[in-house]
Amino acid sequence: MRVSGAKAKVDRAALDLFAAKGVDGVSIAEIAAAADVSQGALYRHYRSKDELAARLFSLAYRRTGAELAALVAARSSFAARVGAMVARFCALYDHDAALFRFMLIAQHDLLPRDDGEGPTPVAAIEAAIVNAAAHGEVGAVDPAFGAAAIMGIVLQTALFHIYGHITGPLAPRAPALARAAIAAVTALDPDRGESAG
Amino acid sequence: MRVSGAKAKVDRAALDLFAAKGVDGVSIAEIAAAADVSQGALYRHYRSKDELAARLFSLAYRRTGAELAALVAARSSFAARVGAMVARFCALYDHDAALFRFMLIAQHDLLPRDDGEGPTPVAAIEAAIVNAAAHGEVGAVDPAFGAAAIMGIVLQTALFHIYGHITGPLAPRAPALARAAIAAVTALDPDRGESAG
Amino acid sequence: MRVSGAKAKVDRAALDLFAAKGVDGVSIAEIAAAADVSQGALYRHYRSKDELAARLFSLAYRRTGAELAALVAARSSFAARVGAMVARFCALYDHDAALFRFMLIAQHDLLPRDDGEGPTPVAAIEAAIVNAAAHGEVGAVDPAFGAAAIMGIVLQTALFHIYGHITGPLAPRAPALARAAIAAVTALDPDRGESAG
Amino acid sequence: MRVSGAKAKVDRAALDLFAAKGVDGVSIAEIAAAADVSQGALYRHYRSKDELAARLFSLAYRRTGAELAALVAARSSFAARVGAMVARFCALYDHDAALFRFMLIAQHDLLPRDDGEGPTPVAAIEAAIVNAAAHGEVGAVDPAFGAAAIMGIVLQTALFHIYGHITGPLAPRAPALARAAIAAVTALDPDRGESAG
DNA sequence: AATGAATGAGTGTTCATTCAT
DNA sequence: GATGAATGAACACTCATTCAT
Repeated sequence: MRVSGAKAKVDRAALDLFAAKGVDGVSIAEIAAAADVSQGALYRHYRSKDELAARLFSLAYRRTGAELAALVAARSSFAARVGAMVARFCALYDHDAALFRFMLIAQHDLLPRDDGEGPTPVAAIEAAIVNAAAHGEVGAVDPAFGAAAIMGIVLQTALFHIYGHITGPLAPRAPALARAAIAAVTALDPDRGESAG
Repeated sequence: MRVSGAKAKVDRAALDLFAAKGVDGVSIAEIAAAADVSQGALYRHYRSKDELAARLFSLAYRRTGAELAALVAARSSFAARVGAMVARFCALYDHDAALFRFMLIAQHDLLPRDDGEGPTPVAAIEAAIVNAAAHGEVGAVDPAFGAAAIMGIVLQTALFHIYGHITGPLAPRAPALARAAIAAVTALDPDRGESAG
Repeated sequence: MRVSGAKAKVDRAALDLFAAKGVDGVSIAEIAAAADVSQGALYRHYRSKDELAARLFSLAYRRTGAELAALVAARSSFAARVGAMVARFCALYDHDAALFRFMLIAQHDLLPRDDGEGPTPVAAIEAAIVNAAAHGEVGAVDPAFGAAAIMGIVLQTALFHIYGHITGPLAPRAPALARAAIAAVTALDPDRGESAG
Repeated sequence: MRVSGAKAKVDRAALDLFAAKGVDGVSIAEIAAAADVSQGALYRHYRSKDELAARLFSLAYRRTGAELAALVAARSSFAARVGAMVARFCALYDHDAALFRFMLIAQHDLLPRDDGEGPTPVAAIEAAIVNAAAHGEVGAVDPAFGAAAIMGIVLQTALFHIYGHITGPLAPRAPALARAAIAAVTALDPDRGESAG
């Protein structure tokens, strides 16, 4: 059980440093020092720095996916599902900005290599859209585009917060963001476009 | 004339490589080889690899901002402005995916250091929102949140395309994305939230 | 115990090479090869090549200063003190010409940056002169000029030896050099100048 | 005649920079910029940076030697000769400290490679000592040790001035330094040592 | 004759990884 | 099992020198 203590310390230190300076901007020596373990000890838990980064990313990414999937399963309307997911994103950001920032900046490198198990956030959101379309809550929206709209609204807002362009906790903004997300998905419906033309 | 040729070759090679592997994942040797110039020649045009990356980013970022600002100035309604900006983003992506990808993945490192001149894309979009609010086209929306929604919808869609989750040119999708963007901004209006409550 | 072995090997190799070719004329690769350690290992003991050179210099310089100060403290007459110091310089040169040569050729770069602790050779010699003047052993000689005369006589002799203009061990020459040093300091006395005019 | 103007500018700039930062610490680009000529132009006058440094050194070294030889030839007593030489050194230092400093710091590298023509400073001083010994003005002093004493007293004083340990012009100090130099050479006489024992 | 862009070998330094203790 | 010294292959960058213009 001491081992997992060391592993937890390494994980936390690595995540914070990766979030602050990017994976390439952090050395193994820094991580070991921040975690207060030896450099060699790090290799008892991960085969390489690459594996450390990839595992941290997949873990966070898939756990977020699982949480979203659970939220979707526990609700029955599209509005409630999107509201809950957006609120979850905002709470996650407020609670652990470093984790959020790590996922955002590391995705370009690590998403293509993600080999974790369980649903991804994208899959969970798309499932909600597919279900909504089947029940007539939204039109025949391409799920990928719908998920992009929902995630984009939330994540770009978080990015603006990271860059200091937006301040204060995001949780109070969740309802407005959820409304925007639902409206965006609804507006993606091609039938809407024709009627608007 | 040979001089500008060398610089142009370096810029193109660097941008493509940065887009593919990230700034930290590319060595000066790789850039020089891809541009078919010596490593030393690179330092005649840029003082360091950092400056090369920063200049490429600022140039692309500010040029995009200037284009968006011009589109906004040439149109009078919020819908037309958002439509034109979204179409511009899609055309830019279709035309030079590497440039787009570079901006997306390098922003985390380079946006905080951006010291270019001229309007940023964010500023151009926010100006359109402020104007729309003043003319009653949308409610009292916080411009930063509105800009985040518009950019998020477009950029996350582009990201999905980069990751292969979405395929085909984005230009035909521009009208639907613009509808979604406008709907999202409209829905951010706090008055909408209360009436819905 | 292996650690100090590596450091000692690096120090010895660096000093010999610096003495032979100057600090700028020696590469880290050369030092590492001569010390039979890897280049990286060098950076475990010194943060940079500059620090290596500066530390070697300050160490040797201040140790020499401490030795001279001890010699001065253990003797009571100016003649005995100068004799002991000159003999010490000659013995140091005979015993480790590389160390001596390193101090002589590196002083231009490294003396201005010396931040070591303890007395400098110059301070020790000047103290002896000040004391001699107070006891009437020499006239009112400016200690800095007196120290320059003593050091100059000894060090220039060593330089001539380095350049091959003088051969054989210096230790047998110490008494004559000491006589010359004492005579020079005595002759610096301004009162001597007037009476001689 | 334009050429020699460029050459003179290069020589002056190189000498000043070499004096301030050492030969290895100055780049060809710096010299060319300081001399306001192109880098390529420099190679019209010197085949390499090494040759530039060596030629500057030999020129200054041999010219100083010729000056000292002329001073010696124009005087008949040892005291007058040493007095004139010491005064010449002091005047040279006061008039062109950079040239003096260049000779002092570059000698370790460049003296061994000196292939100039004409008498060296050392030869001039030694000639004066040999002559003085032949005329009974000093005892049977080894000329090399005598020259080392004379040069050491003057040069170490100049070094102290360079390091800021001594201030003000050296010319007024010349008489005292000359007295010290003569006294030192006189005291080197082995017969003196025996009588003192 | 003069330029200054281009070269490419060499520099000091970093760092993920290994392994003797 | 844990350490941290040692490795050596990169890395970004410099610079004396060359040569097309």
